[in-house]
Order: sequence, then structure tokens, then C-alpha cells
Amino acid sequence: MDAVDELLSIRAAELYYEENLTQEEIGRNLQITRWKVGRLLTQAKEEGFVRIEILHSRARRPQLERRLRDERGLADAVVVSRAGVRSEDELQQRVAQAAADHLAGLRPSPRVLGVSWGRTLSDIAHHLRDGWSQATDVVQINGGVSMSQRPGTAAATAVSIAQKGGGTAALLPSPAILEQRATKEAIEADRVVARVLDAARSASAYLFSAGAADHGSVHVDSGYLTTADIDRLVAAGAVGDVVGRYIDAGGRIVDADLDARTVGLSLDDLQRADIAIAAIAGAPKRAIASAVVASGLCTVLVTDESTAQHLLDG
Amino acid sequence: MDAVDELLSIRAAELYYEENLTQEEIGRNLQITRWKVGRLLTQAKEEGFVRIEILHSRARRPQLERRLRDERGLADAVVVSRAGVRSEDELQQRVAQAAADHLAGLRPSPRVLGVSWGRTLSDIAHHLRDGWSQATDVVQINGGVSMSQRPGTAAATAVSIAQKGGGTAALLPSPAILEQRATKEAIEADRVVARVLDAARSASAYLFSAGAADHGSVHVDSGYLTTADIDRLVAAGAVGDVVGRYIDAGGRIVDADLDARTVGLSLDDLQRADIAIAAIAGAPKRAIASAVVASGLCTVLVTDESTAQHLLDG
DNA sequence: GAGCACCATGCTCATGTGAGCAAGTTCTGT
DNA sequence: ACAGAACTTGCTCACATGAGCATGGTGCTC
Repeated sequence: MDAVDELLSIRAAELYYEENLTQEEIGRNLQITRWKVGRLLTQAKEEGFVRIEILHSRARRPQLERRLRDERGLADAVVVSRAGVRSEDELQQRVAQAAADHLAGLRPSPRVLGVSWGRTLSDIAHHLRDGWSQATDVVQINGGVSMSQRPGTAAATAVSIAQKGGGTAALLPSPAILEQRATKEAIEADRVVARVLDAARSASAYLFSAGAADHGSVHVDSGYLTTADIDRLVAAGAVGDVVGRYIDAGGRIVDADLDARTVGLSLDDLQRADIAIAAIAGAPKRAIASAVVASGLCTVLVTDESTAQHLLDG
Repeated sequence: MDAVDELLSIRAAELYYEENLTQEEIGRNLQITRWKVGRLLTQAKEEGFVRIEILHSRARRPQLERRLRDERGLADAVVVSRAGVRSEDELQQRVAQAAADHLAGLRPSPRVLGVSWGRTLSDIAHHLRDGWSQATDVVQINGGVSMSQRPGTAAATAVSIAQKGGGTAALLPSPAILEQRATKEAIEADRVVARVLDAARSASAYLFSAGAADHGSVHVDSGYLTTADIDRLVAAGAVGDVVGRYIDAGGRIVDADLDARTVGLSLDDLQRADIAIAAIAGAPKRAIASAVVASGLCTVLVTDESTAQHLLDG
């Protein structure tokens, strides 16, 4: 496109998009035929001079969703728009809302839903609307008797999702990570715990998030791991954790011993699931999101535009 | 619009603008009639959920231009878009380019063009293309034998505009502001100066900028005024200067004595002009831009989107 | 609970728009 | 300078779209 046409295409775009003139009127205005106007507008779009954004907290990016499905083999993807987002927290809320929307939109509603816990899951529970399902029971899929500042959030999350979905919650009464392998095996052998784990393995759908392998991790907060543990895991290739299990970029367990002391569903269980919804957003979680998708740990990814872009670029 | 329709309108907008589906296809997709889709799209636009921006250094805002003409009585207005602008300097360059474009687009080209000088005028001269006019002579309209760090820019500006327009430049060989009234009258009585001033008064068009009344003023830089002078002028109501003459928000001369020591066209001369193009942009110049427009000192205003908005709000 | 006003819906029809084609124009290589 | 290629232009025609209207449903008033 030469310089004259470039300028003309800008004038045409202004008159078309801002002044709402018809292409015929624009032609009269700029002394060109209406066909030329149409072509200039096409060019303006192609050259990227025209940017159209959907500004809404529930706006999504269907293009990226389609590419994630097609190029990354996901059964489904939900990518929320970043347009108009002012803070990182606002973005997290958008993603949580989108995950809640997706969950509520599942047909048929899952009879039993396995959930993890954490900040993201708590947000999702909050955004779910009452009556999102007629009868969905909820079961925790990883341990987490909380030692953190906000005790009981793990339980509150599961209970809230169940209550709003007309079902009951089965909590996993166990720490996330135990100090001794033997203790972990003993606790899993406990009748109550075993029953919950069985229920978790037979859930019709899963909903979970993932954590980055950094010092801000909820496992450090909760006292299950020290910052030194995290450093050691990172040195061994860890990019983050899924249901408490730390994996590397290829989705492999980084520390077999640590893994053997972690209570909850195994990664295999997740990989076999028909519906496994992962809600992972934000720049710090790019690496773990990528690992989760690459190793087939989820069938559905709910994320933000930037993270999606990153997954597709890499 | 109820909540359901709001969400639907967002989905429809995504499919329409991002996926390029027809309204019929969207209807099939969302299980609604194509007429409903059309209405949802209209609503999405009305509610401001759809933002369309023209991203280009020469993009303008015709809506604001029209409002400036209609509501502020300007013969014409050029408002450059702020979309995609990263720095204040980039915006100034856009405005300078737009002023150059407007000048070059005048039909017939002015036979004699009166110009002021300063940073903005220098930029405009730079952006003018060679041969912008067949034969336009340029005459300086205010004094400015420069004492600043970049001597000769005032002269270079006028000469450059004239050369590129196939004409000659008449420089005003006088300081902008003199210390004694008598000296100013003596210099204006000088044959050469008087001839240039006569030519300036008979110019067929004028092009000038304006300065804010602050310590960064080019008059302080050049040594014609001290920061104390500026403070005194501001205290007396000055919002800025046009061709060296300080005015208040109502366009009135703030200091009659200072004005009597200032060499160049009077404000009356400008107000009587058929074509007086003012290029004024940037937040610090909002007040002076407003004063210039309100008091009819220009027939054409070239400015940026934010300044235009401010003029229309006030 | 009857009557009325208002609004959403589905439709017709005129207008707006883009794909595709043929003719004209401008480049390019020899 | 000329032939051919590549591109641009004006056009036809089919499709997409918005304005305007009749209908039916909803909610409000008394």
C-alpha cells in the first residue's frame, strides 16, 4: 500500500467507524468510488490500523480458545480478555468467574466433582451462582488441613461449591504433605480417608488450579514446605505444583520422595479423567500452565489472554 | 438490558468482531434469531462494550473536530488521536504533522503566510513536505532574535517553510520583548522592521502556536523574561502567550506595559485574519488553548484529543 | 382481575457490503 | 521498445444488515 492509500484508508476508517457514514458517503467525501472505499477499509483492517476490543469483565478471546483446542489438543479452552484490566487481581477474578461460568455450563452437570483448594478455587467458589447445579456432590482431591493464616478456606471452598450446587461436600481430613512416608501411607489407609480418596478417583469431573514454584507458594505459607525446599525443587527442574505434586516442564514428578509423602489424587488419575478443568492465570504461572497443558493433565484450560498467548508461542 | 442479554451481547460481539461470523451464523451458534443478534450487537455498541480505535500516527477524531466547529465556532479543527501514543513528544509530533498537513492542504495556498516561532513551529516546518505550495512567501509575525541555546531556530523555521513552499522568507530583525517602551517604538519605526510588519499584517494566512505561562516558557529560556516576571503575570491572571503577548482566560492582555514593549502583530490583527491556524497541544497548554479559542484568536485549531475534550468540557 | 401501556419478538423490505470478474493500467525483464 | 505479468479499477450480483412494522406477551394500574 502506498503512502497516499495509507492516508486515505485512515480517513475512510475514521468516517466509517467513528462517523458511521456508509461507504458510498465516504466515497463522495473523499472523491473516490465506493468500491475503492471498501478496499481501503479492508486494507486498514489487514494492516492493523483498526483495533476492535470488547471491553467487559466477561469478554473472552475465541481466537485463542480455538488455537488452544486445535494446537494444544485441549477438549475446550476459556481465555478471558485482558482489555481494560487494571490490576492483576482483577484478571484473577475474571478468570475465576470464567471458570465458574464454564463449570455451571457443563451439561450434564457433574454428579460428583473433585476439587483442589487454594486462592483460585476459593475465588471460583465465590463467583459460582446459587443453584449452578441441581445435585452435584463435591469431594476434595488433595490434602490440606490448613495451617495457614486463613484456616478452613480449603473446607469452605468445597462446602460452598457443594451447597450452591445442591449437593454435599466430602472433605479430605489430612495434611497436604506429611513428613514421613509411613505416616502418609497410614493416613491413606484410614477408613474415612480411603473412602474420600475412592470417591475422588471416581468423580465425574475435576476442577483444580496450580501453583508456581516460588516462595509465595501456598505450601510455604501453610508450612508444608520451606523456602529452602522450594529452592531445591526449582534446582531440580520444578515449575510448579498440581494438587500438591511438583512437576517439571515435561510434567514429570520432580521429587519422588516428596511425592510419596503427598496425600491425594495421583497425576495419573487426573490424566485419565474425562473432564479435568484447570484454572491457571497470571505471568508467574505461565511455566506451570504450560507443563499442565503439555502433559495432558487437564482437558479444559481456563486462563487469561497473555498466558494463552505464551502457551501458543512456546 | 438484563444480565442474560448483556452476556449474550458480549458473546455475539466476540463472534462478530473477532471470529467474523455473520449474524445468521452467530444466531445458530447462540440459539437465537439473527434479528436478535443484530439488536444485541447494537446494544453492545451503545453500552460501550465495543471499542473501535484507529491506530495510526495520522489518525484523527472527526467527532471532536465537528464539535469544536459547531460548539466553539471555529471555521475548522484538526484533532489528532491519542490512541497508541507512548510519549508526550510523540503526541507533539503528531500535532505538528497534522498542522503541516492542514497547511499544505489549504486551497488556494496562501500567497503570504505569517508565522510565529518556537518548538512547535520548528516541528511543523520539519514535517512540511517539499513543494507543499507552489509559491508561498513567509513572514515572521513576532520578534525573536534569539538569545537561546539554539540560536537561529526562529529564522530557520521561517526559511524552511518558505523554501519548501517555493517562496522567500521575510524575517523580523527584532527582539521579542524590549526593556524600554521607547526602544520598541524606535525599532518598529525602523524602515526594514516597519516593512516586515506591514507585510505581516497583510498576510493571507497565519500559523502560530502558543506558550503556557510557566517557568519552562521559551521567553524565560531566551532571557526576555525572568521566572519572577512569569510569576507576576500568572498572579495577574495570565494563562499563556500568543505571539509573545500574555493573555488571561478571557483573552485580555494581562500587562499593558509589557505588551507595549512586545514587537509583532497585535492580537487585533490576528482576530481580524481570515485564516489563523493555531497549533496548541499538551496538558500544560490547555488553559492557553482555551483562551485562544474563546477569544477568537484563531479560525482553525490543531490539537490533540485530550486538549480538545478539555475545551469542550469546560 | 380487567384493561392498558410498554416492550420484546419475528418479520418484510430497502439498503449496505464483499466476492468475483473483466477490462484497463502500470510495472518488469529482455 | 515491446511482450507479458502483476496489479488496479469499475462493475455485477449475491449476500448481509438495519429500519420500520405488526404481533404477542408482560407487567402495571386501578
